Amino acid sequence: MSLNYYDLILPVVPKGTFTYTSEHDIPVGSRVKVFFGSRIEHGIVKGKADKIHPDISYKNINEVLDDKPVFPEKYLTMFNKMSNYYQTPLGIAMRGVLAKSILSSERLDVDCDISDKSILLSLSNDQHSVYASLTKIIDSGFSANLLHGITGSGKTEIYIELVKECIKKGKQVIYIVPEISLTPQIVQRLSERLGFSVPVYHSKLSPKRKQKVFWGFNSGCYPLVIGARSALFIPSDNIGLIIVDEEHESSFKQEESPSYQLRDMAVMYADILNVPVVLGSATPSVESYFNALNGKYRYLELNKRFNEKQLPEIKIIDLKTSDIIDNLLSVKLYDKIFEKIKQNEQVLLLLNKKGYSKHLICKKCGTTLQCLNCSIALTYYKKGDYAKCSYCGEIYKFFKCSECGENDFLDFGHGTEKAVEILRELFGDTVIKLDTDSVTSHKKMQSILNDFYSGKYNIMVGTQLIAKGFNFPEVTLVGVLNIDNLLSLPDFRANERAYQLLMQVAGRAGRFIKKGEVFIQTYNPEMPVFQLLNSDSEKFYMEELSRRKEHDYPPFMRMVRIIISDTKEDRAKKTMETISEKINEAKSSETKTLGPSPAPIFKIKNRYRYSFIIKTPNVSRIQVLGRIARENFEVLKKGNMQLKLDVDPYFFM
DNA sequence: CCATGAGCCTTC
DNA sequence: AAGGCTCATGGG
Ligand SMILES: [Zn+2]
Ligand SMILES: [Zn+2]
Repeated sequence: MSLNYYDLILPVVPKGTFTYTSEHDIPVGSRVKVFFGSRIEHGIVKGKADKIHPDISYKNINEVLDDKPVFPEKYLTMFNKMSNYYQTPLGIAMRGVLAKSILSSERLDVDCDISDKSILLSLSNDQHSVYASLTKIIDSGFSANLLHGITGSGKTEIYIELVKECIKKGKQVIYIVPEISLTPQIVQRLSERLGFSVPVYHSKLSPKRKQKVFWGFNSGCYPLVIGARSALFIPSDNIGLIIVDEEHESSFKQEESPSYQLRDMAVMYADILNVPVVLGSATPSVESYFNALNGKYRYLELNKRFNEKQLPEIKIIDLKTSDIIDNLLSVKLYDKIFEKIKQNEQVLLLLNKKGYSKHLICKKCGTTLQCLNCSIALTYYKKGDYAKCSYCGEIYKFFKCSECGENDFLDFGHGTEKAVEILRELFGDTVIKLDTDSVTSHKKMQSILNDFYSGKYNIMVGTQLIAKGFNFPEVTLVGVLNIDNLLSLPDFRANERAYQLLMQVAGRAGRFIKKGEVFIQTYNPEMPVFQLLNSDSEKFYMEELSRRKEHDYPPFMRMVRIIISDTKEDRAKKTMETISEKINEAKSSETKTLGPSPAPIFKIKNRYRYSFIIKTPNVSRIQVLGRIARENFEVLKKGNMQLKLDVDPYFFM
């Protein structure tokens, strides 16, 4: 028997593929076990090796795990495209997307307990015109569809109809939501409506649970899986529809390599599979809105027929000219809250900062307490009496001023913990807090929401978690305590994020019978975003798009951010300078660059960071310039210096 | 003479 | 990334 050479994708760092030999014929997409260096790794057969070097001694494939391949060819095509577009070697792409516990796991015969008859597939009687126009997309090849509709406009109902239609045609559905662990309601709702227990997939599941869902979906047994980003990467050769809910969520962008944008990957994958993808949001991303405008996506706006209630008018409170209580509440907002409590109605207050205070400032010399590993001010937590760095996670139990050694500090910049303290002094025990610090588990979250829902508390204060679409009929007032920190970020999406957050939180007020009111406190009432909150959303998108165009930002230009980081400051600087010179030499006139410059957060985890940004209208230039960066880095790198190539970046600090 | 540990090199 | 290798350092 002759020897076959196979290229394998292994979940290891150095490069894309490694070549191994086997006497057997192994189909592409099979999982194999091999010796790699001195350890054992599991990988995927990518294909027959195209070149064999005589001076490399190839190892034999140890074991083939599958009798039929787990990863379809189209899946591998998607994988290659991802690796190529995001400038990430296949190995890193693989380790970022497929759990090791899956790669090495025995294929399970999952009994998913679903009989065809028990699935509730009868379509809704509703004559909603969107149903008719949308269900046609199932089984008609690739299409990207943007569903723009506020909460309560029936978005989820449309997803359910599409899922049913797709299952009816014998195909499977992948349904992606951000932060599935925080929104178990949607799973319950889908399960009730479809008549089977819908499996959930995300990276925090136990390996056992993960394997069950993975193999259950892969075998075609589960007709639907709902999950976080990683659910998109469960392979199956029978996928008929991909849904991405809350498509505007910036958490769909993965920060670690491969730093892919899930929504964009979903569209790319659907295109490869030749199936429809549906993106839904009450406040679509500017990118998706633009794609809808230029015809790349089909645009479907859900008119507010489903609930006649209009959004309440959003009013701005200028903090510069207001009397302010405890540096937190304008007298005007205080009066409003007081009035609502007297009528036993409920209030939601948004403050986008966790902990007690944003900064600790030395009373003696005025120095801000900083993390020793990062150039970042420490957040103080009163409960537990410690300071914490939000970038490296380091906790400081005992701290003193780095300049004068004193340990007497003034807290500055309120977080939710302090806000609760102040509000309790003003309004009594009727205040409850909701942020990721108070939510340590599903159960805790559910109990906080239930307590508030049942009326045990009148005021809930929290971070953006409170904007996540929970419905509280008694909420008639929404207050935004401070949005200015979000708007002052050096980030071209700051405006968009603020708009989305404000619209989402405003949507929590007076959703039902009672009339709602929304107040936003700010020191910068003249900022354009505030003028657009009460207009038609179209106006916001058009203005934002023209601003983006004027400043050469996405979606008009592609962006790549290069970060060089190193424990030695001068080495990082020099390397970044050389690489940026090489790129500037090679770039065409339509390509624009920014930097190099020290990153806004100069030091993270003891690594000094230099940043360089490329903007180009031409997608193919990304690959070319990216390769220049990587090749030069390979030559220049010393010690533990790192290069990060972030294609379509969302993080600019 | 060997134990320890910091760089750096290789992984088909 | 991570194990392995090399070479410098240091105590007995
Ligand atoms: Zn001091
Ligand atoms: Zn830190």
